[in-house]
Amino acid sequence: MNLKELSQNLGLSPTTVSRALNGYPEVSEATRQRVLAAARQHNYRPNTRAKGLATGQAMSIGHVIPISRQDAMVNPVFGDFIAGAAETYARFGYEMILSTVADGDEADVYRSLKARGAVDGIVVHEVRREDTRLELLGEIALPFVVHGRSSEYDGEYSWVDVNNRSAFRRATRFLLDLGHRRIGLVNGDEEMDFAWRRRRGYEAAIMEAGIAVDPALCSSAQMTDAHGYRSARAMLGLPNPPTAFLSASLISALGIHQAVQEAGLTMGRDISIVTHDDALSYLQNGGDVPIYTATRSSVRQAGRQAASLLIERIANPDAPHRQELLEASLVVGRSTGPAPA
Amino acid sequence: MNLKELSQNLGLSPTTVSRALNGYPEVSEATRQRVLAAARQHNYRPNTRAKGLATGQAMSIGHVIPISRQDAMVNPVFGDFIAGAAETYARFGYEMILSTVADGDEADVYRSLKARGAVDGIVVHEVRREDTRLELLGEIALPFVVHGRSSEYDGEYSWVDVNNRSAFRRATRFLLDLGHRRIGLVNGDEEMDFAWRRRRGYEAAIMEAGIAVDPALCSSAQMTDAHGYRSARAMLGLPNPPTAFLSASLISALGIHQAVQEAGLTMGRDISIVTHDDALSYLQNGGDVPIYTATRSSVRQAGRQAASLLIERIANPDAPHRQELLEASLVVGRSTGPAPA
DNA sequence: CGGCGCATTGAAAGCGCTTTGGAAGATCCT
DNA sequence: AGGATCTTCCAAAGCGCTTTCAATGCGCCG
Repeated sequence: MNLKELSQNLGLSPTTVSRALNGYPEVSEATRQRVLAAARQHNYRPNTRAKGLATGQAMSIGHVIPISRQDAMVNPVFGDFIAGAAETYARFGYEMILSTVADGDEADVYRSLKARGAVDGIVVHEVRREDTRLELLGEIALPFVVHGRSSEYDGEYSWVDVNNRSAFRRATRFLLDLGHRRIGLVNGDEEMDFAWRRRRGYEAAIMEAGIAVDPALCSSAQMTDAHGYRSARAMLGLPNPPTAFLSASLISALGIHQAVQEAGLTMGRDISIVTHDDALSYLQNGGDVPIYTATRSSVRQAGRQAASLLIERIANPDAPHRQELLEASLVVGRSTGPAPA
Repeated sequence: MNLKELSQNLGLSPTTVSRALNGYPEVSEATRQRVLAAARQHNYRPNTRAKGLATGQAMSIGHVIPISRQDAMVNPVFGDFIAGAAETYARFGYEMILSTVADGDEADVYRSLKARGAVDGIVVHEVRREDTRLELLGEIALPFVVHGRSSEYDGEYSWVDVNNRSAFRRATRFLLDLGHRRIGLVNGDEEMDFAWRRRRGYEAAIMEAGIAVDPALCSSAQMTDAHGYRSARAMLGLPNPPTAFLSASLISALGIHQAVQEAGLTMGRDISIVTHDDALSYLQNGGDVPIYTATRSSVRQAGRQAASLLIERIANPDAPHRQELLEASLVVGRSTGPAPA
């Protein structure tokens, strides 16, 4: 069933039917009702491509997710972020278009999406401290919103981010207040902006406490359980091992925990762990009393807000850019306690 | 830059340019080269919507992912499956369209995608033992491929699935061969087809060994670490506790491990664990020697194959349906050992 | 040399929608 | 009553592409 058929069915012109369906005022209420009823009855929906062609809007938004070349890793955070964004798109009638790309090849994908008019805008994922993508997107005039920030880029742009620095500063301070003096940082890849900010938060708190930052206590790599395990094991093997760990994700925390136990230590007594928790739906960090003390921020919520921001931006490309900084909460679980004497 | 402009630029008609770009034989090689060069130079790409409208093909494929209503859970497997599918789509020029839907509301989404011509086909995720979606998709004549199978549906359809039954049967047998007689099953939600098949595999092996299946040793729910933890704890508290666990995912295995350790037991010595491992990129189950003994099957590979199958099906809707059954491998890690005497 | 076949190009219609620019009839005002 | 003004509808153009059908020019054969 297409518009023409529907209108013939009703004895009206396509013009009138189109207007009735799209809420234009120059249709009498009576015919509008008649049209709406018929549309419902025949399950008529305007053809996406035809509508897009006529209006010049794709009504869809691209998510280009980088897959690192070496280890073909998909960010675990991705599923929940997407789920949040999808909620918003559904409300506003947008479609989500997903494509993956080996990192480095983003430029082609962006250009192609733009040139083909496949999307109205783009969400930029996994942004690095230095990231050429933002400038590129500016050049090709494709509206975008960034999940995260790019410190080294100084153009104006819209983003949604967690206050990573303050979260890790607070978390570090929390451990310091418990008497810990040697705190291991198991961070994400510090080329990534969020990880870098977390590092700065950690260092700030350490230095404010008058302690020197020990490079042997800082490790950074992609956030897997394996990296957590290896880093923690190495640090626990030091002559002067840490009494606490700060972890960049629940997944690395699992690895750290593993190493802690293998060393015959008990989490929450001999060793404290604070982790960042992205509130992923399938890794729940316990129930009422969380297993891990954690800085928590919902990545799904970030997805929702990024999508809203972008939709707004597309509707109003000349409005000033907007930024949303989400504060993480610090929830206390069973993985932390006073530093052993 | 659109076709018209490009053709004027070249002093040719849009017809010829279109033909040159799409590889039709009735253009001279000289002009074809000229056209291709100009297209590259101006970064011309045909407008997706216009092309789709003209050809009647959307060149895009829908992934409708159900989000359970109660706990808003996104399947952790999802990211890697999608990544695999996206690889294939990229090769064939398809776009991936993602939408989420509260379970139960799938019908609307499918109908809408079909009526609007937004997609050429659909991948069905998280299929249940009884699942009305397959029949529905048949009715509305939307080509689809299922990731998994639906036992209670007896129409013909195309699917890609892991041989869950045989995988779990082998895993159970492996534990039996090690002398274990009481084996706890921490399964996924058994409304889901894959979990049900795993259960049948487990039961088959148990019964083949002449042992009765003990319902107290079988637990089933969504695969979270919390569920793993709770189930294992409960079973370990039984008067006659299991000496081994079979887990439906690495994530539940983490919870089981947790409970095992809290009970003062050592994995691989006092208690054996075998888990299914979907080979997710961010949960690597160790390096050369896996931490967990596991039945392993790459969900990313499944994504690739599902996508291929669907593309083929779209090109050739009347060909007989195809099925692909992936065999899981059983890799031995450090989590299993002979049953304690 | 006229006509045929082949190679190459174009004009124009059509995909399903929106939207501009009327037009017809109803309503209102003087 | 008769023009002005709404109200309500429609014809037709246009979005950027593909594809059918036709046209042109060329070499070649008898």
